[in-house]
Amino acid sequence: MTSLTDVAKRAEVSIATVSRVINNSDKVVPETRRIVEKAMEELGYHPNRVARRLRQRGGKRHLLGLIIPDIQNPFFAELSRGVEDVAYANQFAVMLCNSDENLKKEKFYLDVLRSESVDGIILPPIHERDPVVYKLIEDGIPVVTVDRSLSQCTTDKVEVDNRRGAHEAVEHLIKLGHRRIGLIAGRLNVSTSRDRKQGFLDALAAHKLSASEAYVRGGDFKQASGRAMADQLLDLPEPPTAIFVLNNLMTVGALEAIHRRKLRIPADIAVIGFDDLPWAEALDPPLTVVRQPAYEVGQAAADLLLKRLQEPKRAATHLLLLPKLIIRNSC
Amino acid sequence: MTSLTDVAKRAEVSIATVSRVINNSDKVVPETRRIVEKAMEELGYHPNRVARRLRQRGGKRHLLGLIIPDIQNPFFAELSRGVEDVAYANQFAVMLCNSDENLKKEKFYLDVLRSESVDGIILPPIHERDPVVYKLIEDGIPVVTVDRSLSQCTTDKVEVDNRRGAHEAVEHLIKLGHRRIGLIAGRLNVSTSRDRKQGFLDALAAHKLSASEAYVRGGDFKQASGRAMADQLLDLPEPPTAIFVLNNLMTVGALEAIHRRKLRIPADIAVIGFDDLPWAEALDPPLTVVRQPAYEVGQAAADLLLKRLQEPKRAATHLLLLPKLIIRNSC
DNA sequence: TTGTACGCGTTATCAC
DNA sequence: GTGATAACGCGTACAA
Repeated sequence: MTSLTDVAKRAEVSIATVSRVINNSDKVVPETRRIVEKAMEELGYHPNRVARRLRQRGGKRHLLGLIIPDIQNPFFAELSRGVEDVAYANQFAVMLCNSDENLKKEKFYLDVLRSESVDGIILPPIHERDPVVYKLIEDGIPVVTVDRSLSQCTTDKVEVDNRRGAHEAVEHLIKLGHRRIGLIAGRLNVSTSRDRKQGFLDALAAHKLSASEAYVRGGDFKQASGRAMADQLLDLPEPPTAIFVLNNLMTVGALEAIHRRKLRIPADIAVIGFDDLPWAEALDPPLTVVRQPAYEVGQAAADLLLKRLQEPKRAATHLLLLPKLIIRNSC
Repeated sequence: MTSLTDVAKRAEVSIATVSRVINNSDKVVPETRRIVEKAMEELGYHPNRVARRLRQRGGKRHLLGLIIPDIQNPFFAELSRGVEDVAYANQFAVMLCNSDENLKKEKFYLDVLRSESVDGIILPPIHERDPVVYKLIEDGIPVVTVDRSLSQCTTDKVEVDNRRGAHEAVEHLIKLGHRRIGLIAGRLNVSTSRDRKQGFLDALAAHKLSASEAYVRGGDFKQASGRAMADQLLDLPEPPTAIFVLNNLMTVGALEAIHRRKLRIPADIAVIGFDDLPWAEALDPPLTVVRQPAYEVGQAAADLLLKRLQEPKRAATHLLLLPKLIIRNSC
């Protein structure tokens, strides 16, 4: 690996000058710059990012951290592409970690990211009082939370209006004539799940419908629980005529349960899922969903983080992106 | 951030001793070790990975690079989880990059990984003579190729028996009585695409069937092309009775085309896709696929890479994992 | 067994 | 404008 020293020798200048050229310092005369650039070119020189980060102060290290529950969840895959594309456009690299909603893993990766001297970290907190995340903020590391809320949030954040998205979906079902609507929710200690459930309740209330406890089931945002909860709902003496599922993975599970019973969608049972899926159009029938702008969430988060690096003192920005009801044929 | 020096002061030893404790050197008396560990504990000390990598020689830097075309492709998402889980179990971090099959992007990220001093890199070459990858190998950076082949491969590699997988799938279709079988292939300059196509041809030949050119279409492994190619096939005066699609994304596209025409699967048209999908079971009808063990590919690649770091001189290992035909109801 | 001192490849602070 | 030189935090010969 060639280093600053090699370039300096070849260009017959000091390493300080080479460093200035790399960092676009204006205090270098064009002629010198040309010579140095030529030398770098000839040697195929690339600055060593590791040495650079060791010396450089925060905000200029060109490395972001991103911790998500699971990259196999299409929502987070899309979100992470949003982050990465913005990072790439700004010559930043991103270190991606999967926490599996596991606090121990989150802690491990957070320690890795700190000790890698990342400029900042983007993450959905595992829950709203995640102590590790608070520690991070306390220590002055730029954090942008996405998707989920912290109970006391002083950082930049990007979220989606979950309550409204759910409200619209349920309203749509009601307008279609459904009166018995089943809900498959997620863990209630994460804000998104609560907000979506609240949107569901709001919509029912707005139409003077009561929410029977029997129709509200709690899953864990994973596929298996979607299937199990759907089975429970369909086994009811008076089963719902429509089911609203609060995330993508559980929706897949619910569809499994429905197909297994040879029920027809939407004739026997209508379905709306939270989160769009790349293959929603390829389902039979195409699935009606509340689409979250996951890619845009990632983009916005990365933008916000980069802005903060430029301007550490700026006030925290709270972004609330709008979800969109995409009506296809499953209800 | 606390450093070696802080710990050394608190424990009243030299930084060398602290360093030895961290690196489990045996040349430190138990009593001293205890004292140092106590000091580290009290200060909440974590070694600085950046400084460490700057000093440490290859193989002990606890960082792997992984470059894939697109994390939104479920195959690569699963593969990357395989890599990451092995890495995590060995206290390694992974730097994940999306190349979008773009040589320029691949080059950019490869430069990043080099200059981040990763211990080694796992990647599917964009094509079989990828010059950037050859350069990497030449420079002595441990590389493990996955999924796709290099034309001259001297490195560790993990692949799937694509030819065999395709053969089995087509054989299954033939046994079901299909005689006009359409194929939606991918870019023929990647080995997987060629191998799968060859498996298709093998199966036909084995049953003395001829492969009509009209039934063989070339896509680009993306969703839109799957749909377009399916449309072409279905528009034929004598359309195929079955379609075999050579990757997951194109399969989704093909399903779109089929549903749009209100064709019934498998009555009107049978479908088999290469690559399993997490939601294959939730489709109606559940999709028959050739499942690649993507997670295992990732695991094996990471294992191989870690082994090589331990033992740089070992002979290159070539792993060929078996795909599995999973028969559901789409044919 | 432990400590001292150097170097890894940079950036930044001084002089000149 | 440019050049020495001191950090950054760590690993490791070499000395003690």
